[in-house]
Amino acid sequence: MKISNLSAQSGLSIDTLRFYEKIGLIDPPPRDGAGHRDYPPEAPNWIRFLSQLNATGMKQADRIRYARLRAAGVTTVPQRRQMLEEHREVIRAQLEQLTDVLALMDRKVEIYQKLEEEMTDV
Amino acid sequence: MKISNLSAQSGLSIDTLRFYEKIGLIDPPPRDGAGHRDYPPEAPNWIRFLSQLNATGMKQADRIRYARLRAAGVTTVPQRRQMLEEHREVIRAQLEQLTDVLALMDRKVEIYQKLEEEMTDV
DNA sequence: GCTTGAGCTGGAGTGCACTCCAGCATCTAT
DNA sequence: ATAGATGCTGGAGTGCACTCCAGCTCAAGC
Repeated sequence: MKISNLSAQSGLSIDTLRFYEKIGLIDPPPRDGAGHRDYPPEAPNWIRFLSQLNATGMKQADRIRYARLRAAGVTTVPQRRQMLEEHREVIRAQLEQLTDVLALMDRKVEIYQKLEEEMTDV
Repeated sequence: MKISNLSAQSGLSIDTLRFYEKIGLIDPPPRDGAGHRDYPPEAPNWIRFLSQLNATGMKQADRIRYARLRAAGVTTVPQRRQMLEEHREVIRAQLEQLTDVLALMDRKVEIYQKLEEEMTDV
């Protein structure tokens, strides 16, 4: 799989993919005859997971730490599990806050609607 | 209310409060005899709301836009309502993604637990 | 055999959202 | 009346996460 292809599939730019490789988030893929990156078929999966960690607020440094543990093999499973459990708690807290703010938005929108009705003398 | 007090109550640093004033997120408060900021009692409420918009991913530029509309008075209620409704949708989407990723975390943690059990020959 | 397009590298630049600093003024307690 | 805490300003600096660029190589099609 070529980098342009992976970029299209993952939604990350080509520059970002190379950047992720440089900082250790993605394993350096083998190269083809021309020295171009040739990603393995499972690359999109890993990138999708990285994006999910990203979207749920995990910091680059922690994602790098997780990627390194993953690359180190099966002996790091306990550490990886702990990282995921901690992150799970972060997500839970975010969920709670989002739910609260969503309810607040609903109240505010309602108040604004009433105000608009009064302003137009309904 | 003095800036140190507001900082303690809001969780924002003193520098951030002054920065928010500079970019138009907070109205410039009146000054006391010494030229020090003297915030009105409703300041913490507004800041709390700003923080909630922030925590749910609203960009600085949009928060500034909202703050300006708010400062312009009651005639901007329709625009404000629209901003909040749009943001409400963003939050809803985030909620959905967080829920999905939380479920994924649960699955992954479970898999890792099983792996650990196998590794220790339970 | 030459143009076009994709990819390569190392390094510089960007945008966001703060955060810190020097140098000064004012108030408060001793 | 002096030391320490608190606050002020304008401007520089920081950290994160990319994003862009110049100048190059290589493969394929006309």
